[in-house]
Amino acid sequence: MPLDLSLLNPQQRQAVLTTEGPVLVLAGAGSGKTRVIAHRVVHLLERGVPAKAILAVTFTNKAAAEMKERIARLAGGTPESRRVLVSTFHAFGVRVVREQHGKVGLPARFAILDAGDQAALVKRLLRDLKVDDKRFDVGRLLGILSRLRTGGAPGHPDDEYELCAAELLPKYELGLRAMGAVDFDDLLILPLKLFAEHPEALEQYRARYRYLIVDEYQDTNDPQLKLLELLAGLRRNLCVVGDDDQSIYAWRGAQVRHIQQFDRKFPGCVEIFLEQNYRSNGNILEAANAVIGKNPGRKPKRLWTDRGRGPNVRVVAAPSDEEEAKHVADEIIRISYEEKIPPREIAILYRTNAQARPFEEALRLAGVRYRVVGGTSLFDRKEVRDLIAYLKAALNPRDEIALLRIVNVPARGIGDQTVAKAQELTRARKCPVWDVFSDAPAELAHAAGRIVEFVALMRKYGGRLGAKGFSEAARELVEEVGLFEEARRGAQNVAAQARKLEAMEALLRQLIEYEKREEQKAAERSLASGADDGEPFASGLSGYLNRLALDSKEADGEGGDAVTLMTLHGAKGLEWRCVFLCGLEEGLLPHSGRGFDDAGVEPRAEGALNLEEERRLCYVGMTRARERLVLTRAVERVKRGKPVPRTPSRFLEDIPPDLVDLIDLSGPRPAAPKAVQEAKARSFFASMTELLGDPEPAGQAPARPGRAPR
DNA sequence: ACCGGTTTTATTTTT
DNA sequence: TAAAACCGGT
Repeated sequence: MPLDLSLLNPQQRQAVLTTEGPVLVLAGAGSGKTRVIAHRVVHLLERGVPAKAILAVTFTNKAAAEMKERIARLAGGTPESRRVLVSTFHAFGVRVVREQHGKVGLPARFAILDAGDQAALVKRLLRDLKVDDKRFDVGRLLGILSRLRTGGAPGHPDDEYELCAAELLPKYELGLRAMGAVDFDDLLILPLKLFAEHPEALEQYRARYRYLIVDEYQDTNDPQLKLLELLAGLRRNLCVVGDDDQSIYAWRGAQVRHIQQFDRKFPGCVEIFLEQNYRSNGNILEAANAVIGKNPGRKPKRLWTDRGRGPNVRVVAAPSDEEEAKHVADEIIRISYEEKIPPREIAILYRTNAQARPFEEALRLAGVRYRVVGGTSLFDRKEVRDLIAYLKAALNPRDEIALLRIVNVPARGIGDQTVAKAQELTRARKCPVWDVFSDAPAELAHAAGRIVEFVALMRKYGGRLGAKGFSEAARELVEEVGLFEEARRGAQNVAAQARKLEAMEALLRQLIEYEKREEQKAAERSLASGADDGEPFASGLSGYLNRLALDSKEADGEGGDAVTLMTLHGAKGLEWRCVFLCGLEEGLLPHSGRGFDDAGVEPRAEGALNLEEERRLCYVGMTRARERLVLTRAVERVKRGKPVPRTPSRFLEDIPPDLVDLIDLSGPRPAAPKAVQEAKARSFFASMTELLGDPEPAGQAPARPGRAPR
């Protein structure tokens, strides 16, 4: 059945039908841009463009998965529609690097370093340079390295960080190559290098992907733009969709000017404005417009809606962060009773992950189901990282970061002395540490015996982890090495102990599931005639690890009906009927980068307090709400143990007072309304029932909080 | 080399 | 406040 375009507005329709040449779609918040992209893809398919010729790029893997689903649904679930390539820039990079690994000097199974691994590498390089690694903030160095490598603006040339990073740069890249590993930037840089050095490879990709669509274009960085230019070639079938008002990744190299100057890069492009908002009530939209309106240099847009005004925006001042959280919890209960808004339609948004704590506590106390997205995930836990390092090291002993991380965990008598000696030999012979371990253990004095054992261990599992049954091998490895005991020993109390063990178990379970799924897919594929190249990642454990680096904390399990807690960055592209935007205080939103102890303003020389971007962040948060928006702040906030007075965010002053209901919670807290009390009592009984082992209560809000275990 | 207790230090956002 | 870094005794 043919695609029905009659439900689109004229601008949306134009964006769908203009299939040839460069197109810029400026899509305001809630203007139906995902819808437009999906329709555009399906329209292309109907015009006879083969699915394999379409590449749609999204910003996150989650967005990619949703887009795929949406396209398939819109196309009536045809197999052809599922062959459209929807991926992130980085996942696309993995695909290219994997397909062409020989030409970029990488093994077929390369590792992808995450931020922690990168930091470990830089620390090691600093030590090699005999620079005091305490004088430099490694994270900041990594930021500069990234800018240097991706061709960002040069910093001040005699800044000591710039100098240090410049000296580090070649060693860093050599280190990566020696390990057969890449970092995030490499996934963009290496394809660019490949295309520059091997024009025939570029031609191959140009011929393959004839229609390009990019979502969240305002968040692209320079290498990403270059990649698009190269792929688009003379054909220039490039459609970019985005909103300059929602550019919130400048700190990662994103350039708003890409979207603002698209017409200069692609002259003759068609420019389409989507200005009708289908998401938010009038009051919410007007308040958001008032906040964003203060930014200079925007693409002129006037978002409008034909929905009603809805209730006023609520602005709440709580005496403390704790009270702020309690109030939100109470309101959630009240709203879900009075207005029948289910938890899954409610979100609590904040600027920093650290703000989640009090909310978690208050919600747990109130018996509201919730789910924290992002933040410290399973994979940031030390014990899990150790486990992963074991897997990486056994699979690829050249991965020194992983190898050195676990060589003495749990303690097996290979201490700092021995490791330092080995690294010395490494430098002298210009060979990987692994070779020293495996070929010349005798030179490592009395630890020699231990080393031999360790090498044997790695060899024993290296093969098994690279083959079928790797999830089983992983468990055996963990048991043989004694990682469970190690975790148990390192825990302060019983609860922490249990958490550690559970985290490791969760990872092992995930491995089992991953392997099972992969086997299923392989079976299906061998049945279907066309042996497909659709798989961008390597197979087996190494594919899992690759995915992990790019994917890590995208919660894919829905985890039931729960209130969502996440950062503003995480919230982009999502929407809820009711949104609590919290911590509207100077120094927090707008965030001021460094010490905002008292007054909150201590501007730093570089990059601190990007007010325009903070404003956009606030705008993004506000426009997530469909029906109801609540902005909260605390008069006093506990920071680092001690309470600190806070001043209201300047963004609050930008909202016209007639759109606002002001609520001041200073003074004693009034008794909770009846509905709240009832709900609390209910959830208390529910949790009792649960404790006593009865089957899951049928009512809503059992008291167990849910942290999405992806 | 290892262990336990003590001190310091860090706090943005993430592919 | 909590986790990481550090120190000194075994």
